[in-house]
Parts: sequence; C-alpha cells; structure tokens
Amino acid sequence: MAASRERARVPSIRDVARLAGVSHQTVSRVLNDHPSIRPETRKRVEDAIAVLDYKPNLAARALVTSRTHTIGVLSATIGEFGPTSSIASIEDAARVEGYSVTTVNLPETTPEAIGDAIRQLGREQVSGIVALAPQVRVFNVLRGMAVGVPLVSLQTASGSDGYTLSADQVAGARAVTEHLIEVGHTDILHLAGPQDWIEAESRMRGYLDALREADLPTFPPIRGDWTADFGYFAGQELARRRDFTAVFAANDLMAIGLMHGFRDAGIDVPREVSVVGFDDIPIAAHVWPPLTTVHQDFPTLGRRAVEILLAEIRGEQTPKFGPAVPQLRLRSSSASR
Amino acid sequence: MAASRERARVPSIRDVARLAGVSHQTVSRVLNDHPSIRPETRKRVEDAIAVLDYKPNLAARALVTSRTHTIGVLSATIGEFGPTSSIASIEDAARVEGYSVTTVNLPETTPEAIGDAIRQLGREQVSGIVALAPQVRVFNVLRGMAVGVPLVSLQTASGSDGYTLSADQVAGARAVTEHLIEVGHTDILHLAGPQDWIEAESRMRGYLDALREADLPTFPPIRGDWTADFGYFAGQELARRRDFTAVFAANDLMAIGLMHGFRDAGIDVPREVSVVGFDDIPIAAHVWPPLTTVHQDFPTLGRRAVEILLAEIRGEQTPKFGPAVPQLRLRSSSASR
DNA sequence: TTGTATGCGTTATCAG
DNA sequence: CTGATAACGCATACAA
Repeated sequence: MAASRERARVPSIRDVARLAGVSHQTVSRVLNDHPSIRPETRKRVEDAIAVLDYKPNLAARALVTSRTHTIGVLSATIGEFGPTSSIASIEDAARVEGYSVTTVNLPETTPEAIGDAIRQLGREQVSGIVALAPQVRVFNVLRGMAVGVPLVSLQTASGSDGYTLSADQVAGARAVTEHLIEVGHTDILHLAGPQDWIEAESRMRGYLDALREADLPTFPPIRGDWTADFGYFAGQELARRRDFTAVFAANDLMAIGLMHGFRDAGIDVPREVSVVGFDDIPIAAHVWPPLTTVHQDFPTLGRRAVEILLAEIRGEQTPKFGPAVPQLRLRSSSASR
Repeated sequence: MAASRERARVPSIRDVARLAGVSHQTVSRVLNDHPSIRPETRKRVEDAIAVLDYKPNLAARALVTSRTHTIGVLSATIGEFGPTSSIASIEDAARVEGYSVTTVNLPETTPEAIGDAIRQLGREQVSGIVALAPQVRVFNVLRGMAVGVPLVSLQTASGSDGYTLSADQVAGARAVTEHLIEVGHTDILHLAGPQDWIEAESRMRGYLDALREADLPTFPPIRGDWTADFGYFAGQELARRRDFTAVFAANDLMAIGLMHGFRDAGIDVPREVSVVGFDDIPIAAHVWPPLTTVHQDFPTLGRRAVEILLAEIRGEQTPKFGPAVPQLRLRSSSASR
C-alpha cells in the first residue's frame, strides 16, 4: 500500500534516448515514424521504449502540436435510449483509433449554452466534434458557428451531406404508417415529437406522405415530448375522440404511455385502436399489447460518425454518402420474440 | 467563411502581462489566486484578461502540474438505464466544478482490460476516477490496483466506505419482497441478476432476508442477465412449475420480459402470478400489467460520487458516510400515474 | 541519417 | 509583493 503511494518518475523521451544511445530527437522521429531513420537505429530505440515501458506524455504533445487526439461529444439529449447507445459506440470506436473522448451535455438548447459548450471543447483542444443535436435550432446554431475543427452531426436531417448523418427517418415513418394502412386502417393519428426536433419533423413527414399517397385523411399531429408520461396523458385525452382507429407514436416511449392511457380510459388496444411506435427500444418486443415499431441501429450510426470524423480530421477523402448508414427495419410484434 | 478558417493566435499569459504592465509570473499568480498580490495589480491583470478574452491553455497547465482537471469515468456497463443516468449527472456535476470528463468503456471485464482502461486514464493524467464497476471481479481488481489517483466506485457493495457508493440495494429488495408478503404471497421466486454482479447479490440477499424473517420457504434463485429477453425465456420455463404465486425480478427489464413470457405461456398476470421489479425505469409506470418496483435515484448517486471524488482530489475532509446517498423508494403501480 | 537548439504556455523556485 | 529564470516533455526547423 505504501508502494502504491509512491509516484515513480515516468520515463521521458530523453531517458529513452540515453538508453538507446541516440538523441531525444531521434526518438521523437521514431515515435512519429518519420521516413528517414536507419532500421537498426529504429530497432534500438524501439527496444529502449519497450524496456522502459515508455509512453509519450499527452499533455506535452498537445502543448506543442495544439492537437490532443481527443474527440468531443456534444450531447443535447437528456437520457434518451437512442443517443445514449450511439454515444457508447462512439467512445469505443474512438478508443480503438487511439482517440480519447470527452463529453459535454447541453443543459439547455439556447445559443449561449451551445456556444459555451463549443468553446469548452475548444479549450480542451479537441481534434473534432460529434454533435448529437437533434433539435433544429441547436443544429442551426452549430451550422452557423465557426467551430474551428471538423464536426459531424448525428441524427439530424434525413440523409447525409458529410456533416450530418442519420438513418432515413422519413422512410421508416412511412413504412410503419403503410403497415397500418395495409392492415386496414383508414383513420390514423400521429403523436409527434417536440416541435423543434428534426427527427420529429421527419417522422411526421413520413406519416403524411404515406397517408396522402393512399388518399387517406390526415389529422393535425399532436405534439408530444418523447416521454411515456406524455403518451399517457395524450391517451386519456384522445379517448374522448373516437374518429380514429390507429395511432403512430413518434417513439416507443410515447407509444407505451399512450397504450396505458387508452387502457385507463377504457379503450381496448389493439381491438379498438392500434398503436405503433418508433426506435425498437429493448423492451418494445415485450410489452403488452404487442408493439410494432421501427428498429434503429444506433451503435452503427455512432461508429459511422467516428469514421467520417476521423477521415475529416486526417484530411482523407470523406466517403460523402457511404452505404454504411444503417437502414431502418420494421419490426412487427404480432409474433412474440 | 474565410474569416472562420483563419486561426487567430490565442492570447497567452505573456500577452496579458504585457497589456497589464506586469510580468507573466504575476498574471499566473492572479490566475491561481495567490494570496500576496496587491489588489490594484490584480485589478489591472483581471482587466487585461477580460480585454483579451484570455483563457489559460489547459495542455500547458497539465504539462507543468501533471494534473489535468479531468475526471475519468470507467464504465463496465453496456447500456443499462441506471448507470447511463448516473454518467450523465456525473458529467454535469464535474463540468460545474470546472472539471472535464473523459469516459472509457470496458468491452470485457478481464483484469487485462481493466488494467488497460486504468492505464489509459493514467496516460490522460486524470485527476480522479469514477468507476461504474458493478461486477464483483472488476471491483476487486480495481480495489487491489495501484491506481495512483482518487477512485470512487459507484453501485457496488451496499453501504459506503468512502471508496464505494451506492443506494442500499438490500433494503430495497427486502422492501419489495415484503410488499409481496403483505399482500398475501407465500411462495415467492427470485429472478436474480448475473452471478458476478454485486447488486445482484445484494438484491438476492434482501429477498432471502425478507423470506426468512417471515418464515417463508425460499427457492434457489434463477440467474438472469438483466435483459428483457432473458426474462421472457425464464417466464416460459417457469410456466411449467406451478409452485409459486409471485416473482421478484432483480430489475424491471427482466420483470417486463418475464410477464411477457408468462403471458405467452397462458399464465394470467397478476391474477395467477404477481411480478415485481427493481429500478423504476421510465416506462415501468406504464406497462401492463402494472409493475411494482423500487425507485432508484441514479442522477443523485452520480452527483454524490463527484462530490466525494472532488473532496478527495482536493484533499478535503471526505464526508465518509454522508446522508446524501439516495434512499430507495417503493413505487407501487396499482394506481396509474 | 542524425544531432542541436528553440519554443509551446504554464507553474514553481528563487531572488529582490 | 513582484520579477527573473528554470523547468515540464515534446516536436520542429536548422545544421551537421
């Protein structure tokens, strides 16, 4: 226990140089694998590095290069399941490539808060930023901002233009709405996400597109806040209207809350009303009544974001519109898993 | 757009010194509010800082102090709801105190992987570490390791000894089991968490304690993996036995999966069998059948961890066993929210 | 191919 | 109370 307290001096580049019988400069060259180094010299240096278990000091390197090999994650999402999954995979992917990850949450989505967060990441001299900024205005502020480092934005607009990246929400929403139409529904409501959220807009558009294409009546969407609690209250409210037979909720949480609300209001789901959701969160397959939903591959999305970001950081050719953007998949829950 | 590309040189401590007409050393003193500084001089320096919008360079500071004002989060949990909530609040709390946060996930819980993660955080020279290491062996490895910086471990053993911190899982499990007993159940199964998880052990102990105290028969617990999918299969298996009338699942996900399994096996929940869970995840209040569960305040736990860690980092008196460790609360779902 | 010298922006150790 | 001066560990022109 005493020994663990003792902070042995960490070997520096000069210790390595001394042991290898070269100048510290040569060691530096080996580290950054500079072309002009005699193989034999390189070997000696590498051996010395191994013997001393030398590890470059990140702070010193950052000071002189003003780059930190760190990726900043800017998250404007509370604790949603999707973004959280993406963040975890972002971290893993970045670590694999030798990058550290630092995260900053946005407590509120005002331009000031966003600016603060970006400046904070700037002070930490991150090499690039992955933003999970699903709100329209956060996204716009970000877009108009001189960030100074490469920035990839996740889960924003539909499609990908090199800065933004997401699965095709419109297509997913359309698919799940079409599913309702196929099984015979003609009066379908939409419980949408918050006004400001890009995904909410996309899913609503998919809903509207599907209905128009099928020449079915559309209803003004109800604006929710993604939470199950809101879904519950919406269910109780909607119970007074009986002009519909199905609801497409913009995410699974609201869908589940909605079914609860209907239940408490005496509406039989799915006999009287069908409900579908979006996201395929882990319990979606297990709730009652069964929930048809759209599966999103959040982890892949995160990995892909890191790929693009690192390419940009390294100045490589960015595969503008890679095929690796995960496709959405309808998961129907009529059969149990 | 052109202007945003231009990387204006960031003002350094010397620029401030020049403008204030003092030495750069004096500026440094102001920055670290050294006691012996004439108020007037301080004012001049502070003005210069404001004018230039000077921000200390973190890398330089880290280089010379070998401390980074960064907290490392070591997470050995996939994407569980609880830990994730805690992490978010850890980040926020740390930022408020002027600390950055860097996270590293453990892909596997081998001693090597843990060592790698700790070394990685060491290289980043974190000031302290918050470990979310709910597995027994991760916890043990950590405990026996010379980490070199203060370490607070979250959600581990029951109770808190300054290094570890968690809500009292045993008491929570006992409470929810007693709830089942009170409503008349005498044959109560336990669907436990994975063998290696400390919380799984604690919740099991609470279950056993409650049963023994009530002189009721105990059953060998079934070992689950926290997932709803496992709960589902367990439900189908258990349907063959009919020697119980209630199940305490060690978390909500398994509880919900379990109910699904029972349902598919033709068992009527809650008429024939009651199910209770643990965690009170956001949808717990909305599933059908209603789920009684134990509410955990993960965010508070995270904040508290940061508090303790920072106290330790700053060498303050650590409030060994503060009252701020969140209490568990039984949430009964008979009434809808 | 390798070595020397210099600087990155701070803090710390001395003087004064 | 303040100011020189020297590290911290590395990378990068410039020389050799």
